[in-house]
Amino acid sequence: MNNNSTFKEKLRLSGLRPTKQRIEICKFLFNRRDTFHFTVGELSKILRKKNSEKISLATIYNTVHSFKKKGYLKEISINSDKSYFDTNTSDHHHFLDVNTNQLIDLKNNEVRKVSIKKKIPGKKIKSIEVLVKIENDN
Amino acid sequence: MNNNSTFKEKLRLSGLRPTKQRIEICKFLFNRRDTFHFTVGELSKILRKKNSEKISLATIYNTVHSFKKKGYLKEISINSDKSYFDTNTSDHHHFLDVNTNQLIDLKNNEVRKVSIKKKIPGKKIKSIEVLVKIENDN
DNA sequence: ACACTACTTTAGAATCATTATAAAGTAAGT
DNA sequence: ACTTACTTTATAATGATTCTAAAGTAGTGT
Ligand SMILES: [Mn+2]
Ligand SMILES: [Mn+2]
Ligand SMILES: [Zn+2]
Ligand SMILES: [Zn+2]
Repeated sequence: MNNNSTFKEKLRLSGLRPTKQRIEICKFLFNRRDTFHFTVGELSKILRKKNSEKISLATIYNTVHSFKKKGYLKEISINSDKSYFDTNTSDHHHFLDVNTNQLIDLKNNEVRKVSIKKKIPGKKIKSIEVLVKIENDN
Repeated sequence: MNNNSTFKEKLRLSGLRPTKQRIEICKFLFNRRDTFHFTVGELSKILRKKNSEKISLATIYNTVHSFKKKGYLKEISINSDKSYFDTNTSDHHHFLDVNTNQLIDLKNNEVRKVSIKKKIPGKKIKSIEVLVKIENDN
């Protein structure tokens, strides 16, 4: 279980000053077992309710981008309306429920290994991601 | 090879009036052998150069969305900055060159069948799409 | 404890893709 | 030709994201 002081340490080790805003965001994002998928707007609303002192939207954008750059968050493009972020930074796949717009992680062992038969000269594969759109079964 | 009158017919059959704007857009988008991936902004610029009389950006948005609704175009989300459209409306996969931001089609037989082992109760699979990010090989 | 500096937060403005509005134009049916 | 519903268009509005620049703070050294 992570507490304030371990987050402080981790932030410092990443070259990020442990401000109270960043620590709050860390506590919310990283003290969880399951993956969390979110937009910056959603995160902002949730933190607004949860916390006494508000964190400005600009700071949440800054922080989320810093965390992404440091490799603690991953950006996911499922919809061009807004950007989603993912606390699961490993290479993994997703269900997207088109009725609720909710993302669900698919562990790598829940998808048979994807093998690509085509090669592009001068290019190498960086990542392979599967998006499975699901809908109500009726 | 499609010409103006076949597009007129196809538009009418789809319940869309064959206006000169729609016919121009059809001629540009659908008279081609290979898949074309584009954003509305790009399409607008290209048509501006190609054509004598300009088509307003609003019309291009309207038309692209109509064509999508009728199933003649597919929307692809690879980047939350802007939306991409695809003249290949079949279920298929993509390479995304992260250096150039270019999309390349992967035919279904170029990707070994993706099999999903996990089921979500009450939901059924609508589509399965693979995005393979590639980068310069050096 | 104090001072200094670089980093951070913040409100508000700017940007940019996309969508909405509503007036003028046009296709199709009578 | 007349009518009507559909379409195009300029323009404004929206909304997510980024930028700006001023005020605040963490880390460092004295
Ligand atoms: Mn969309
Ligand atoms: Mn992006
Ligand atoms: Zn995920
Ligand atoms: Zn394609």
